[in-house]
Amino acid sequence: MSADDQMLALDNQICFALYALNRAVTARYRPLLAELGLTYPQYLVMLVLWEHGSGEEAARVSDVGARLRLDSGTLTPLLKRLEDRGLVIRQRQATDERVVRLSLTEDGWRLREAARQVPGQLVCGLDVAPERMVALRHELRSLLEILEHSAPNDQ
Amino acid sequence: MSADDQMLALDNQICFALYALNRAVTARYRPLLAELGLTYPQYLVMLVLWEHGSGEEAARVSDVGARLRLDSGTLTPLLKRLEDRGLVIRQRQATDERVVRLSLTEDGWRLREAARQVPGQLVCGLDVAPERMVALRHELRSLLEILEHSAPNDQ
DNA sequence: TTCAATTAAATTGTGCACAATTAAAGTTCA
DNA sequence: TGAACTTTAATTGTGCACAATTTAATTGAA
Repeated sequence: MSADDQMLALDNQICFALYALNRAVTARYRPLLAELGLTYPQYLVMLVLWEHGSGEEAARVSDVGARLRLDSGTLTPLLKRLEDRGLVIRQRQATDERVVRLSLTEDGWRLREAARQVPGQLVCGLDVAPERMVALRHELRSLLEILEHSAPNDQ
Repeated sequence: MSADDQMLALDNQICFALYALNRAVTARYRPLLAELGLTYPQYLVMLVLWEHGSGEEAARVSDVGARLRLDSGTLTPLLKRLEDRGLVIRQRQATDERVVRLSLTEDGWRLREAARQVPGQLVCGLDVAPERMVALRHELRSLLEILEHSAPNDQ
């Protein structure tokens, strides 16, 4: 087998390892989040909104987008679904009608209490040392940093 | 900030690091694969088919699914698109009409030559030591193994 | 001031993922 | 045999991702 053949072997693709693990982790979350009535991307949006203050400086759609690296094409319909579920309120900002501010309803805040269980439930029953998870998380974030701050292609 | 609050912080979610990096890596591949006329999942399917023998023991849809952890709901339309592009041939197996065998056309094999460039192009221009990538790949695969061989939930 | 640029979100269209169901072919065993 | 079960893909329906375009509001210069 040539060097190029080896490069094309599925098992040698870091991209595949990342792709497969990401989907496996998402699948682990799915039943836990289903109890909250959330999908995985909806959960990530809620994490952002729970962190972000409400009121005057409530998160804009673009704030959530910057945090999660998602655009309005993904977020607009997702946020409408969260609004339909009564978790989120979307309202145009009076002083700049282009901006949509996102605030949480009572139910939106209440859901956070139930969500507190999720990270613990996910890790437990999984025979992996916490330090190992932390180390991986740091490595993933470090590589994300590099990818986002280097030229989009080979030169 | 409580311990639970910290657990819910986006930056502490390994799931988010994985999700964001996976999409960033996919985005890196996109322009390279666009030159081949492939999407990222299509590229992964082609990697499997290039590895798998043609002829009598050509890959079945379920073989590709087992390798990539994808079901027929995802693969059937994707494979039809590859067939429309003239890269793949789907045919029912005569001895067992339930099975669909996947073989590559001339163009499907020819595309492999162009694809040889991809892994190299991706890594170059990215200031990350190869050993670091290999280490991460091993860690990701190890965790995938653990996830796939442990109970689906907290018990 | 007014008109060209910019900005923010929404819309449109394509292609995954995945749950759930269906359809058809093959197997097993009373 | 033939009825129950299993296996394999395909289908249906929902919800992301993301490119490309559109709409509307705001800003910035000549």
